[in-house]
Amino acid sequence: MSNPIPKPTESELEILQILWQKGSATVREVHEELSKNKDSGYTTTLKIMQIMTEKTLVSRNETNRTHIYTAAVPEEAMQQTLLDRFIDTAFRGSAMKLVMQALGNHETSADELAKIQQLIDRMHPDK
Amino acid sequence: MSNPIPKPTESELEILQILWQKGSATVREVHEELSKNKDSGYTTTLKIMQIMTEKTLVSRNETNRTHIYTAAVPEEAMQQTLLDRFIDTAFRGSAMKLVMQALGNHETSADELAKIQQLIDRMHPDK
DNA sequence: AATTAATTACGAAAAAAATCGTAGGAAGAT
DNA sequence: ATCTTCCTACGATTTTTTTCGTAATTAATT
Repeated sequence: MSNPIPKPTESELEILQILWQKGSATVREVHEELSKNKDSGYTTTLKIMQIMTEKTLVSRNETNRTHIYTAAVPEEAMQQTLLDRFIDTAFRGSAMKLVMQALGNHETSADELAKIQQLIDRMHPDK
Repeated sequence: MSNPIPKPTESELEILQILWQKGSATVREVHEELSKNKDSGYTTTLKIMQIMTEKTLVSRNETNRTHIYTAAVPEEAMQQTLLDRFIDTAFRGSAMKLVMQALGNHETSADELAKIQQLIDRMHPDK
């Protein structure tokens, strides 16, 4: 079986976001990005990324002195895991409630609605 | 303005779930319920609920010795808050991605799909 | 009335997560 | 060659969250 995805903390998730977005990045790059929203020191970011390496949330290329990090888990897989847990803890297991609330309270373009429409059509048992 | 909803920790959220479900409950009742899934002591539950009182996540009736607790925040309001944050941290702000993934990976009954359909119809700009 | 059980308050310990400082080198600049 | 800058490693501190033990008090039981 595939090993279970290790649960990231809040900070770790923030870093994963950046890695997914950039594909791969150095600690410096990640830290620069993080600094836009919070302000903690460079070594803090470094430390967390080292821990993430141990947890195998990321992998890194160490051939050069400046390591290059990459997320070890695909974004979609992680999202699915987090989503499942979230539905469970925040919506008592009702994915439907969550969807309704998400749809109801966010700007949704006609285009996006069409995509959902498609998805529904594809899922619809009969009719 | 309305005061911001205080952010609950994981444990606090578990307790809120129970309170929302039961309407109101004593520490004992909450603890009994929690014990089904985890096993920590009674005073642990008590302590957390006391902290929640300070944070105004719950309120309690103290007229009797055995206090009766109630969630101070409506479930829907909290869900909205949590959902917003979750979309932000896990889905980089894309509610649509979340909805697609939630719809795609959970059993969805024709009935539920119809409800979403309705919602979409109601939202659809024109057409 | 005396004992037992249940409840709250509260401090403190334990565990988990985030933050930082410093040391040791490597790379780059002067 | 020396100095400065940048990087990693790593331990230690701080902060947050969870957990528990004990004391005081009220209610229930015998």
